[in-house]
Amino acid sequence: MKSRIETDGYGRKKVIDACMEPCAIERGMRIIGGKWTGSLIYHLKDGPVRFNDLNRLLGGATKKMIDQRLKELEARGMVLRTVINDRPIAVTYELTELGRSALDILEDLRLWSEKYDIR
Amino acid sequence: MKSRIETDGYGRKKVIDACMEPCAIERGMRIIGGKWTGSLIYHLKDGPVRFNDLNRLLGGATKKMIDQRLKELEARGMVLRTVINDRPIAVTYELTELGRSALDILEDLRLWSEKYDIR
DNA sequence: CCAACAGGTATAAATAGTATACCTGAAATA
DNA sequence: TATTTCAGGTATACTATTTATACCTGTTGG
Repeated sequence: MKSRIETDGYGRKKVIDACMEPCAIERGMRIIGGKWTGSLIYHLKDGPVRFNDLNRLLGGATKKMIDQRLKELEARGMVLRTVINDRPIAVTYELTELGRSALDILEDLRLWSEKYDIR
Repeated sequence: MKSRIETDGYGRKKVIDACMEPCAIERGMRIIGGKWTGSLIYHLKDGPVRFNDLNRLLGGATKKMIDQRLKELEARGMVLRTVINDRPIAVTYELTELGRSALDILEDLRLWSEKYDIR
């Protein structure tokens, strides 16, 4: 059942079958469109990064936000968390294949933002 | 001044020049990544749509949200609002060129969501 | 007349994000 | 030795955004 629109003689359009649950765009946005999520993924593109480094790279997001987003992404299998050292504790985060699969979209978004000088 | 990361002998990475303001990804996300914004733009891809039809197409977003998002997009020059009739009032919203320029990203996002079955 | 639709607005409640401070343990600095 | 700094977070309180619900003015259809 696809939602569609019909047009009357006045150029007015009417919906025929509205999608009653979030469509693919909305579902996708809720993953990579959360505040700071896209940036987070993008900053992991070149390999593992440590927690506090992500915090600095995103300058503006709080640790709590970084932490929360990383946990969400980990739970979705987009990011892998690895403890590389106890004493002193050291943790890295890196993209999984699924995480990498979102990079093209983010790269296009970056180019779009720059091209149209989005502020 | 580009932010970059240096690696030490343990595979740990350190940030060299953190970007202190939202980077392009983040700026872009704040436009098309707002809740319902992407869907809204996407549903305008085939031409003008009326307010209440958008409301139905997005089933789940409230009129207030639709209204607010449309005003944001209008203010950014991504959407054009046209009163096509007084008595009875009729209004349509359509994408401007700038609005259209975001469609490719949204289409890729839709394909990504579907391919990886994002819920 | 009455209900339904158009395009919204008002109010309150729930959810999301921010600012700030703090914790444990190790190591570098004074 | 004492203090500060860093690691990787957590706790608390506050602000902003989003949601749910109801309502408004005016027009049309039954």
